[in-house]
Amino acid sequence: MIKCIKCGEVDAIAKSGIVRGKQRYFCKRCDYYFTQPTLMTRPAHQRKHQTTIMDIANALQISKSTVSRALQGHSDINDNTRQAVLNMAHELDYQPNLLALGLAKSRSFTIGVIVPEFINSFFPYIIIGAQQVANPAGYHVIICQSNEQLETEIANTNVLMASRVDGVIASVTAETKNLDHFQKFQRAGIPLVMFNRICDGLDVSKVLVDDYDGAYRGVEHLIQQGCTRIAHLAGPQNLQVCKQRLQGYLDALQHHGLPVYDELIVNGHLNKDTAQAAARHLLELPDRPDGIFAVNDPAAIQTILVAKSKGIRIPAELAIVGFSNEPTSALIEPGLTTLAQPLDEIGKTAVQFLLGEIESDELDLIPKTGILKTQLIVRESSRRLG
Amino acid sequence: MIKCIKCGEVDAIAKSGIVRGKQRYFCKRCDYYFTQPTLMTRPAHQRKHQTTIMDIANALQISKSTVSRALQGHSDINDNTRQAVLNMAHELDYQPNLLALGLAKSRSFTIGVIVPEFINSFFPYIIIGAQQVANPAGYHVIICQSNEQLETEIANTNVLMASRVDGVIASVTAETKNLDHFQKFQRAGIPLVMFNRICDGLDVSKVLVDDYDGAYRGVEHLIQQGCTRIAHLAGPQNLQVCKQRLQGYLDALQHHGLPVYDELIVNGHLNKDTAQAAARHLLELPDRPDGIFAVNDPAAIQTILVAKSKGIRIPAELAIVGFSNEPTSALIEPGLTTLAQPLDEIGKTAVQFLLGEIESDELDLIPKTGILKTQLIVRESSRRLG
DNA sequence: CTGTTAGCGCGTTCAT
DNA sequence: ATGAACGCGCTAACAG
Repeated sequence: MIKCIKCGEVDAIAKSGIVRGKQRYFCKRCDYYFTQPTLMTRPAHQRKHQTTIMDIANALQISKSTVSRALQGHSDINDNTRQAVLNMAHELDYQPNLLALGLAKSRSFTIGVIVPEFINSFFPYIIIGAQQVANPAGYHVIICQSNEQLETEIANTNVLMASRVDGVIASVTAETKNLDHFQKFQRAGIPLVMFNRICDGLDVSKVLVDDYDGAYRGVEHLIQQGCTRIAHLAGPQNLQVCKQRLQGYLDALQHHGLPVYDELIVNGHLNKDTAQAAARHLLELPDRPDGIFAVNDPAAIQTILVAKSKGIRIPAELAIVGFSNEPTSALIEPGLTTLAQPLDEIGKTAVQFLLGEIESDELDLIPKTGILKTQLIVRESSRRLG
Repeated sequence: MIKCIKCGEVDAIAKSGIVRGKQRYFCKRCDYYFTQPTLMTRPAHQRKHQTTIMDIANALQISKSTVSRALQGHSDINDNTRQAVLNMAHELDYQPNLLALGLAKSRSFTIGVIVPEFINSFFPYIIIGAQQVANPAGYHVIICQSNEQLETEIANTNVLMASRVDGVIASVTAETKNLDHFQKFQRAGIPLVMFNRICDGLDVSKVLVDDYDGAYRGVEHLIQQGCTRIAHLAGPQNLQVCKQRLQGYLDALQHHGLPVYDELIVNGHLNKDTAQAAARHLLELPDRPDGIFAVNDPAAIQTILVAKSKGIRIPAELAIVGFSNEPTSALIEPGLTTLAQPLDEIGKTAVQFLLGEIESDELDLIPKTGILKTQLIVRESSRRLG
């Protein structure tokens, strides 16, 4: 039975030749030519069909709405019907199409994660924590790495926007100063939570470790071990993290009555070569430091290697404290004293904040800030007493 | 102007009361009650609207088809129109909705990656290689970690099915024997490429490193250093990888005329504690081995730690070779001799195979197998000569 | 309790 | 060169 696609007429329809291999019709009532709806051309790779609720409905001779309701465990549905649907779904190996679901509900049940890298185990642990909260709540996680490049980070934000993620947690690259690409999320009403590496000037929830406190305690530990000329291998000062650690270092010295020597504070970037160069510079000073607080473990490890190559005894002549507790730090000799961060907690907390915002009914949310404490792990690189 | 949603009539329409807060109409021609189409109830979190092609069309007073074509760089479109669309798209910060795109085209331009874990840098490097090929080809990568648990792995496959990924590359868990969950991909016509850790009995493309060859060369190296009682810390034998390495070990001994002692072959699992126990067991044997080939670096590193704690000199009394070249292996003392795998190449090759299958027109594809060579990196843990 | 329908955003014929 | 209509798979509102 042919129906006019314009007016719905069914009787006054005449065939009218064939166009591009398809039968063409003419509706006498509304004076309109039309052809029957065609299936979209499928690309060749679409070799097989994945089961849809329509397949289940056809198999059971019921409507797809009923199937949909049965699958969702809707209450007002006949028990037999529900069972039949569930069985058939299992039999046909039905998997809901998340693309369609997302489109229909205007949400993807996906949250985006942007990290600078995941070669070091640092961010992976955070991601695992994030997944541990997200998955039970019914959200998937899509991971992007910016590779420490602003350009890639911007591309990542675009991908996440295009994927219509319901929210984003992010840790920015060292070179990120401009925040336009993150403000896009805010303009689109997509909740954003920053963690670990944050940026000023973005009014969002944040999850941080107490870098100031950790640095303070690390330096205090060096002082307690008898160090008096304590140097600092600092990181890029556009990163809050690095700023805070520098401040903790400064305050610890001051509160304990030790002088601050500018020449003992070296700014570096966070890669291996510059860290090595900075360490070398410090250890070749005429009046060499007797303690070093490094902004992170890789820098501290490079320092250990340089010191060893120069025959400087650790910790007797030089005590070293790092930050982050990388796995390597426990294995290197001497073991590296460092501040452990609660990595999975960071991820968990960030996602908890995020889900709270995603599922909140409020239109204006007050950004939260979570601050997690570090733990000092004392190893041989600094243990002079006891 | 109200139009009957059934027959399209516009004149013979009468108002007919209000239902659930909405105006109801009556079409006299087709005797039909109806209400105006309503917007779907939006969840509260949908605070703002993300730009669609319809928004651009409205702003420019043209049809969305034209916008769609302009955006795709279709040829038969007026240059002015195209420019106007492009400008407006930029102005409104348009991002295509990948959910809608995927639904319409029945493909998501996403490929799934399943790995057992990504704490060690091993899989991350592979993933980066995979992204380096996938992204330029217009595909995104969604990463799942099975956490070495079969149950999680099955959940991952379901998520990827539901996300309608266009293809999957996977490395199975140590406990995966049953392959039903991977066969689902094949049944659905979703290309699958296995890498590194594969399973027998699945007729798919594979990317492997030549574990046999690597093990052979590692053990041969130990023999050349003068070892005669060489032990092997083996991994779970349901993993091809571990089987191959064991075989390489056995063949190297045989070809060089060395005896194989069963007591020197210890099966362990791939975690820290069991590796340590196995190492301890070997080094406490009455007739201790003078060389150890470990199935991977973490196991080798545990062996080094145990040996050092026992005062056994490395490499003089005990030479050690690992497998994988983990970052830690270069930093530990003594540096660990190991076999480096071309990690990013694995990821790249796997995705190249996969994209080939995704974009192929063939209905039946012949699975390919890529075998990549390892590289022996000699460090202090085994260097007795020169 | 179940069927019918609109609409989510997009690409795509087909018609003009 | 442009517009109108449809379908991808699903949910939810609505009509029985």
